[in-house]
Amino acid sequence: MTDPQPAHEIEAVFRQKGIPFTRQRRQIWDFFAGADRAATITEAADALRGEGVGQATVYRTVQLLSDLGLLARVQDGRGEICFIAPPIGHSHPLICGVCRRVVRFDGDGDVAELEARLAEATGFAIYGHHLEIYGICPSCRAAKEGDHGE
Amino acid sequence: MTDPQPAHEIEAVFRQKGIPFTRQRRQIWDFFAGADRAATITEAADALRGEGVGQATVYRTVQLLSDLGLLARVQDGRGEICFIAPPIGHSHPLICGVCRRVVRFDGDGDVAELEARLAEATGFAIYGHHLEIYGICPSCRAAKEGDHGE
DNA sequence: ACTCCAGTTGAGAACGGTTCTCAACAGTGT
DNA sequence: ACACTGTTGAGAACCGTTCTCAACTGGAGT
Repeated sequence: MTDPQPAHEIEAVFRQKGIPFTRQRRQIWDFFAGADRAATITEAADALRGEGVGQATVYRTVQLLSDLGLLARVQDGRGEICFIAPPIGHSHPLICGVCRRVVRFDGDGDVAELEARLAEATGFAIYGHHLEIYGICPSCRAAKEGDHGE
Repeated sequence: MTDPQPAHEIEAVFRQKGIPFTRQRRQIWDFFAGADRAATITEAADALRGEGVGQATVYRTVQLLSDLGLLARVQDGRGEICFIAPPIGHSHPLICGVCRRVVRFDGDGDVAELEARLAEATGFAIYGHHLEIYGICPSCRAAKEGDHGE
């Protein structure tokens, strides 16, 4: 539905802010953008270790990308912290609890109404929300049935 | 709106499953149930250290309470992992980003419709969701204005 | 009451993910 | 070529979490 931003668009975001878009940052971005599943920082560091990217750099860059709003933090089925790209345009993730594949959707219309009701009822000044939906994707469902028909 | 379960109701849940409800478990439950804000495990361990509860026990008990569905894990405004009680009856938290005060609400009606649409559109078998809303509570808003009128 | 026993607890060690330190390096402008 | 600013990588340090194991607790049976 929403495809990852190609690296050159991300580069534009960096340039616009005067932040260097280095080789390592590109590699880290490509790792997350190229995966269609949520990935942990550890997985990124492991994958990029052989390609001359240190783990400190992976941590720093993931932090940086998150701050820029180019990477979103989510939890997988077991509560592990993962990251996905791109969250641009404020969509929400539907995450497969088995393979961590992510489908993004726009659910803001539904939440906005709820938020308005809550703001009125509680007096809170609402500034954000976090919505994730968990399911099992079609291919994992198929695999599961073929496996042991649970 | 929803008040914390008194300890004797929690004890009933434990007894029903044949799990001992020890002094330490009661103290840890009381800590979270007595707070109207989300609290971290570290905070609980610090608070209970002087009362003869070891930190390993705090970790184990929070895990246990979470498994029993008596404690819910949320994130505060800075992404820190906190816990709140009680999530019973599947409500969602509205969290103050400043003081971490939590107001619970039932937003399942809104999410259920969205989930149905998603299930149809994607073929996922949806089994759960995670919804948190962030705001600033009335008293923190007041304090902020009195402070420096930002 | 006494004993037995399974489960729980606490202190401290161990572990592992994250952050910090600092010297080497890369990129940009002069 | 040079200086300057910010980035990088290796490894140490840090700190939250889990593990280990001996002591303890509470309940069941005698």
